[in-house]
Amino acid sequence: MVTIGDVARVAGVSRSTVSYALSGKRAISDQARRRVEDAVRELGYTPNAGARALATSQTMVIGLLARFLEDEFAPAMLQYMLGVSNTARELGYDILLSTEEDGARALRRMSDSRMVDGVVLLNVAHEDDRLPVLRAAPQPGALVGLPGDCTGVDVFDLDFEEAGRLMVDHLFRLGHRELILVSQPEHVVERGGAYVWRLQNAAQEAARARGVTLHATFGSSRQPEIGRDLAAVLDAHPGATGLILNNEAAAAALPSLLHERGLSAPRDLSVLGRYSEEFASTFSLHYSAVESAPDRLGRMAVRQLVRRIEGEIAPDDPYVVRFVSPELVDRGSTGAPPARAPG
Amino acid sequence: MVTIGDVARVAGVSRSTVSYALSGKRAISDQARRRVEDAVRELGYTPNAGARALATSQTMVIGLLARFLEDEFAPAMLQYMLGVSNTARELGYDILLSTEEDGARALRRMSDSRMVDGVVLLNVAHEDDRLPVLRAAPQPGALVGLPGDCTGVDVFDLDFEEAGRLMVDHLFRLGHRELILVSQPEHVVERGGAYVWRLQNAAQEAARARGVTLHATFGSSRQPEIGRDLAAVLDAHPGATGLILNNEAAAAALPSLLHERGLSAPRDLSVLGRYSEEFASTFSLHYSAVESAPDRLGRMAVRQLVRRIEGEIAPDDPYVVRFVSPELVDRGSTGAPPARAPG
DNA sequence: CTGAAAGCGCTTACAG
DNA sequence: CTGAAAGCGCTTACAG
Repeated sequence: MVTIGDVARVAGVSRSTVSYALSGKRAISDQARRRVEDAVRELGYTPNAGARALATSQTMVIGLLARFLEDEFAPAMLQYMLGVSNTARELGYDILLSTEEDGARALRRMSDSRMVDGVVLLNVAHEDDRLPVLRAAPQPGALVGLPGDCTGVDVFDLDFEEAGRLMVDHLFRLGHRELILVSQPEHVVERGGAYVWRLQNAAQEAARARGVTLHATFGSSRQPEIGRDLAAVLDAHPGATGLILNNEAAAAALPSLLHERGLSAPRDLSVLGRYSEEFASTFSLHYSAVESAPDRLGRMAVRQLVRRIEGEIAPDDPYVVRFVSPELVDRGSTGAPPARAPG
Repeated sequence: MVTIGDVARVAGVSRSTVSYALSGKRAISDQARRRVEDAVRELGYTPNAGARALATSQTMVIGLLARFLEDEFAPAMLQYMLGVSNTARELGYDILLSTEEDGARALRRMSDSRMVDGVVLLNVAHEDDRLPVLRAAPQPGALVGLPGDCTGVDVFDLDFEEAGRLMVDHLFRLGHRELILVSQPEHVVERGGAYVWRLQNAAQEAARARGVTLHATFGSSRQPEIGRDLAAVLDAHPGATGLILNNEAAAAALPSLLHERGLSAPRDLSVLGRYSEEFASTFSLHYSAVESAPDRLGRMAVRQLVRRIEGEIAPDDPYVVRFVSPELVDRGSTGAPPARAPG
């Protein structure tokens, strides 16, 4: 391979001059600069990233720890990944991706062997086994997802509590007094998927405060089970006029179910989901929804992480926990509840 | 950070002894080995990956060049990525992920700066601008997707031609004589999505050979457009009794459409898709389909790539082009065509 | 404005 | 079986 020494020889200058000409870290005569540039072009020189990393202690690589858990909707994860990856690239960083099950191990490997300057953790659980590893690591970390303990890390998440309140409130104002909330599977909650209960508890509380009945249930993340779950919960609560979905699979399965039953939204049932624009458009979901903003969250996490990496944040600057406010995208699937059948 | 020198000092041996004790590349006395192991544990030593890469010219990293193109179904790409990533890890490699638009540039950067030992290209086009870069690179590359020119690379893909024949044949044997094929958008074909025309041409030919009428059309990759496309093509060919879908969005949109029209498969229409098991289960698609095997293709590509990287393949061993035979997963959505309406 | 040299943390012939 | 030393390809004080 062509090295900085080759460039120096061809340009007739020293290796340090080549280095400085390229980095611009000290003044260089026009003549030297031109000869270096020519030599670089002629030889097709690109610095060896490993050697540079060794010399500077900077890898210009960010570790991305994705977690694909059973009972969660994989395509949703992709949107977060893309937000992280694209933003990192814009800021000059590459992405080292881990999708392995044992995220703590992957993180330890990346961190201990100094492969990355910082890491982004996706799909963070309430008690996340990657967090102790991250806190002990010399590299900074940014999370997408709110853990129970946020010390030592920057945290970004959708404000799921506000989302829960917003959804109940929206339907309440339209006149609904009996609602159903279908969340992710209970299994997700048990292993620490805090966003599930954050939304659910807030929704419950808002409902109570307004005198609204809210039937909160868990649904499967799989087809066709979730279709049956939805059917069962609708049957169980015939008086419910509004349906809130914090479960992508449920949203994807709902159109078929409504068709089967000859129901349409919002005529017979008002429907409100929580998913991304991208998801809606890919799966033809014309339900109004709280935007989960995966790309934006990924972007925020990377931006903050890079600020930490590059020392733009003073060491004693506090860590942040930043919530994205839920936005309700109106696609026309909510309206006044149907008039009660006479009698 | 703790270096090999720290370990050597604590263990009371030389740095080379530590290195050899860890790599096992030369015999070590039991005593020395034990002291090294103790010191490693005590200090929590992990070799610096960059330094090791510089010394060995091996990064133990594989570049993964994903391409998310407009009009293609993003979640499908994720399955390939997971196949690649998980297999790489099993074989001891990490993944450097690129999702940027300019794949050729990303590849050049990874390759020139020696960040990777080899690369996997996903979603390869007939004329793929990443290929010239790859051929000029010192690292080997494996492709998922068949390009027009396969020289210098290992290629893995589903046998889309066989898939096209298989699907037509399957429906022909059930008695169908008029079929519809809905492919990806024409736009995908125009920019080199060879799998679209490979399947379509083979299907056309098989249909001709059997005296079957095949209406080949392109459909949108987006909702709700694809729903309208499907409706239009069904209206245009009322005599068609079989529907072949080489378009994930179409498959996802079909259930609603059939419900709307009061049709069911296979009673009124036999349906045959081309997508993965994972896709089918995530989106509740109970249509029989040719399995696109993304995880398997990703796995095959990485395995071959690692063989090349590690020199298990002799330099003069020819490059391979390996097709996965399509398997038809029967989910019961095909059957005999409906009896003709009398008259 | 420039060069010689040290150093980043490893691996691996070389010599014993 | 082991150690001293060279080398991988960079960057960056240091000295001029």
